[in-house]
Amino acid sequence: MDEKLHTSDQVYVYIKEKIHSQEWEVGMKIDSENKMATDLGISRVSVREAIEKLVALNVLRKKQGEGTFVNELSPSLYLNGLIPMILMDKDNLIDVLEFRKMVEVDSARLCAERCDDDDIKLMEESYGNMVKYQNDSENFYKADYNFHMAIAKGTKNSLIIKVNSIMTDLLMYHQKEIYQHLGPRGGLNEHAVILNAIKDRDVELAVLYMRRHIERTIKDIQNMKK
Amino acid sequence: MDEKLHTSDQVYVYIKEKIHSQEWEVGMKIDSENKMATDLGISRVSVREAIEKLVALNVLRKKQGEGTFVNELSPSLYLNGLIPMILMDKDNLIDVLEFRKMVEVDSARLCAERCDDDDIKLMEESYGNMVKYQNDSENFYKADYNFHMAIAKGTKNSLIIKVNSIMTDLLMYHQKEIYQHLGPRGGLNEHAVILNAIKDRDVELAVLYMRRHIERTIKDIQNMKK
DNA sequence: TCCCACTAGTTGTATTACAACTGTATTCAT
DNA sequence: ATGAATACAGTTGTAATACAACTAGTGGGA
Repeated sequence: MDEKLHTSDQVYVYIKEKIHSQEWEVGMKIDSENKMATDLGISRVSVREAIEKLVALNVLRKKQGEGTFVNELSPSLYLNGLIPMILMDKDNLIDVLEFRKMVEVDSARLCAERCDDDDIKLMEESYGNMVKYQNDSENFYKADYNFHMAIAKGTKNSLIIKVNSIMTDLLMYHQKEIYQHLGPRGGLNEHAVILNAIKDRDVELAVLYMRRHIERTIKDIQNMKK
Repeated sequence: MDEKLHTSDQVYVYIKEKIHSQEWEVGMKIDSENKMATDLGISRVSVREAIEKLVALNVLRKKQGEGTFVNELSPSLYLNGLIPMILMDKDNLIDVLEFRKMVEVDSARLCAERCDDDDIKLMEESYGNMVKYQNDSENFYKADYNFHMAIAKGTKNSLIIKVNSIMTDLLMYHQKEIYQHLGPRGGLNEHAVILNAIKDRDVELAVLYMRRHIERTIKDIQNMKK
């Protein structure tokens, strides 16, 4: 139970507290490395290491000669640079897909309950693009992505939105592969019925169609993997 | 356009390449900071900064006096990156609770379908501790935590397990005092029926009881906030 | 008014030194 | 010979100092 906290870890917590308490708000320049070092009575090295970690996590942003700033946190930025390192074996992929199913199905439910006209407009737009780009897998994929993100947005739950986007990024590599092999196919109609159910505020149908859609996707991927 | 790469960033790429090319495999000890510094003809500071970043991203793991090692990269570890982002965002507690409900309810479903005898043993153990420590809120909370973690474990999905623990950490960070104020109370019976449903492999009942349990918890927390 | 050099402040890198810790080899007492 | 204490070499952690690289702003001169 004796958690040994190194100096740099203490600074890490220190900065995190400052940001969390909104003393240092988004976009604001934080104390200089020298100031923190003297304030906390430690060396600049330790301060730098803590900052370096937070930069890696996209919480902070540094500019040489200028200072260090608090980032706004967008999940997509968050993952950049790491994706090439992911080596997902099949087991892990299934875990991700299963988890995605949970999130997406519940997203459909909440979205049907709460989404506003703007959200529906986004979904319709994305669906329109899917129709338009049936033979352009690159743009089709983008439209598909936007469709699901619009649903996530309709849940009005910030966590769901973030998790959704992370899941998508995680699956991106495989997804591209998939579209190249499978093409748009039956996906179009599945999206249409989901969209209609949400527009009708029919929660049960939205859930049902989304479940089928994801389950079909999962099946396709699993078949492809063989 | 011309990305200006600092020395530490070059080391960052250097290490990443070594790992990606499997020259440094999972679990292996990588070169010491001094060796890399002399090899690359740069200062140890720059090497450390790169390593620090990769540690923050859970790619590397350091042990003082021993060395630096390559971590396994599973999607669940990957989600660790979510924590600082969520903590620093001005998320509202409701979003977290709602998301937790989604995850926990589906966990109950999957657990009832898949858990083995060891998982059930863990749940029974935790439940036994909850009974035992009804008047010791500290230990009661631990037992409660273990009960829910055992269910997550029973899903056999690494992502669910990780997300579950993250949710718990998040709630603790925000509302450490909640559980002390609420005390054991009615939670005992709710856990009992969930446990029995899972043991009976009654998926529908497990889902139903878990949903009620979480919804009651959320209500309690919301009432407390007033 | 515009331009340019200067300056103070900040991050980036290097160097050196030592502290804290770990695993292994060595030594010493039994 | 054996086991325990010790010493040692290697590694990460922290500190102090110095200077390089860069930025925004200042102020003076044309």
